[in-house]
Amino acid sequence: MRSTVNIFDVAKYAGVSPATVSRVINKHPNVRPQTRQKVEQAIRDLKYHPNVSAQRLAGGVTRTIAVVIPHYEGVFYSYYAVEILRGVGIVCDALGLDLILYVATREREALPIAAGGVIFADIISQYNCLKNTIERGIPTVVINNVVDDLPVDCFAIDNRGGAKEAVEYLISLGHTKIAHITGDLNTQSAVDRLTGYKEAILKAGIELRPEYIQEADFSRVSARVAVEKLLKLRPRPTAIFVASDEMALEVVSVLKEKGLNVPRDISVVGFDNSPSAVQSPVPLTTVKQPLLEMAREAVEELHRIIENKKGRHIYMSHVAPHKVYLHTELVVRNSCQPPLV
Amino acid sequence: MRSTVNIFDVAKYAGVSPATVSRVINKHPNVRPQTRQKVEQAIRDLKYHPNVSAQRLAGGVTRTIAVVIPHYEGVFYSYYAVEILRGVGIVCDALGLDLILYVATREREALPIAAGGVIFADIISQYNCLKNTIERGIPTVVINNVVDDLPVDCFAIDNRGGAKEAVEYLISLGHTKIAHITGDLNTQSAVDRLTGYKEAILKAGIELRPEYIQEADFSRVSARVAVEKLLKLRPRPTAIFVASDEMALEVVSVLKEKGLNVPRDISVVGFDNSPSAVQSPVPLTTVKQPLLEMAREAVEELHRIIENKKGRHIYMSHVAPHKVYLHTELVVRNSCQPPLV
DNA sequence: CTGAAAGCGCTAACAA
DNA sequence: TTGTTAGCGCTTTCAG
Repeated sequence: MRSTVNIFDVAKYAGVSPATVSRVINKHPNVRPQTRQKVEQAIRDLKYHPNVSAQRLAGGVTRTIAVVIPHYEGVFYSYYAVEILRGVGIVCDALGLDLILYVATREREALPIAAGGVIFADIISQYNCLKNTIERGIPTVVINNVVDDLPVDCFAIDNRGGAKEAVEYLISLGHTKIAHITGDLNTQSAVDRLTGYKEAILKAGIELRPEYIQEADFSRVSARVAVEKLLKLRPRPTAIFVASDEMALEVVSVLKEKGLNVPRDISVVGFDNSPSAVQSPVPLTTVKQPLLEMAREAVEELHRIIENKKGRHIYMSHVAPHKVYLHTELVVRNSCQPPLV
Repeated sequence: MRSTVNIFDVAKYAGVSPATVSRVINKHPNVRPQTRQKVEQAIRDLKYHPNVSAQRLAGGVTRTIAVVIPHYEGVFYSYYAVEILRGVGIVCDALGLDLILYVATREREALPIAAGGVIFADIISQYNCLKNTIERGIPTVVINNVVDDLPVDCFAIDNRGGAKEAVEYLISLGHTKIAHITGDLNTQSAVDRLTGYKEAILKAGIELRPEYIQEADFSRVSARVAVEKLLKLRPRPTAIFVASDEMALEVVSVLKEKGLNVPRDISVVGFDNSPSAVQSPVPLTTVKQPLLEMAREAVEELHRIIENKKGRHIYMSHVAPHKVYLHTELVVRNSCQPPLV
């Protein structure tokens, strides 16, 4: 029945107590080097592996954090999600943490968490799950969304500021007929980018034309439809701020199909600074998000929370949760120029 | 110290024993509906969540499987890896299993496994880890690689057969000057595709010219270098079988840059049937891999092993492990035609 | 520096 | 149908 070798076996083999074996495993300082060696040898000889569940149950350390990502169609295709994953992966590696990626396939109320802490990336319809996790006292951090009504640390991109900067750049070039193709407005980021666009326009004293704002949903087809509508308008926009590079690339192709030149006839700015933005025939001016940075900060914070909790055995709920917005950066390439007179 | 509500709290609250609560949680049939309701109410009232570690430790079911993928640069960009993940995700969903994605950041000897079983996807430098997992008696399945010297079920694509079929198609069109751009030959799949190419050539009685075989590594740049070499050869190949769609697409662009038309001047066949193969200016004839199917079979098999183990409490090592090769399918599109005379 | 013993939360016989 | 009880494997005071 008991098939695997456990800590008692190792203890017996090494002629010590289980407690000592445990100390060796957990790298406690108070073990005589000689004893340590004996134990390590025993572990090797017996091919012993600590039982993670038991370790956890007994209140030991868990060098594991989980990342929850929603399983929307195409998560893994998005430059975005993948970049975050990479960032998390890199930091975990540096911190010696094991990483569990938890793909939230269906909406669920609770997570069968077996990790020391969890990062919620891109919460879409995972609100309850998040709330639940926080209530259970599991160290939690949110990435890419700011949840105001929950006591949790959040790390997000300053989408509003990034959008504003992009549009202001267009304005500085002399554009006034600036259109915007939005992302999926169910998304916080799309809404924020739209807000940034409006702010920049208004701040410059330019008239805000509703027909210059075309709603899309981050997909290429939606961008195509949007730009076609835009082209029919008079006066025709001389610049378009597009809510994602993916869509911006589609915009560029459509424009090309219609015999329009980017940037001569119409300037285009994207958002994401995705790799394809560089490879495109017209290298795209776009907004770069500090995704890796965001992931890094999130993991580090989570790690801190976990360590803290371990030390005090209370969750420091009295500390006001951070709501961090990370700044974007405008990457100027070749898709913009002053409008023709 | 004991902050979370446990099974005893629930039992007391509902006026039953912990065992009964456990039965309710695990959906055992022998519980009076009335009792069940009381317990469920208690669980809800107290916001109780079973402790996964304790469940596992006590020998209960684990409705969780892990997928181990190597963290090579760009895993998440590969259509391939993502597709497998999707397949696994879908089946897990159907089976009601929770899915843990384990990204093997660094090579490690053992996995801190907290799952009922594990799927190794695309073992690259994870051999020891795999071996170790098997030795520990953890239900294991390998996907996309066939490991002959380990007693483990393997599900892989018939790369050799797929490549052979692709080249035979080219031959049937009348080509004899057929080149091949290989993938990363550290990879089993690339080697197998090369083998398939050679077999088809030889079987047709065509001379095998070493210079027609250019080694690349699945990256676009390597493909570019490879075609350029190929184009300098005399007689110039009239068809190229490329080991991946990604590379094939690059080949098409290079050819176009050189003023050559695909398929008129040179026919091109890819491998993967990735989405970009369709979207490309010249829709690519390619080899479709049953990735979802592969994932499905693997998960189902793993599930079977887990259930079996649970029932008998012995690992059925006497059953010869399956080594399954799944058949590919040639998808004919517009990148090939008979050679010009 | 090391050992003995008391749990961590849950499940699974075995009784009742 | 339900309760009692003995672990699962490990960590961690507390003694020594």
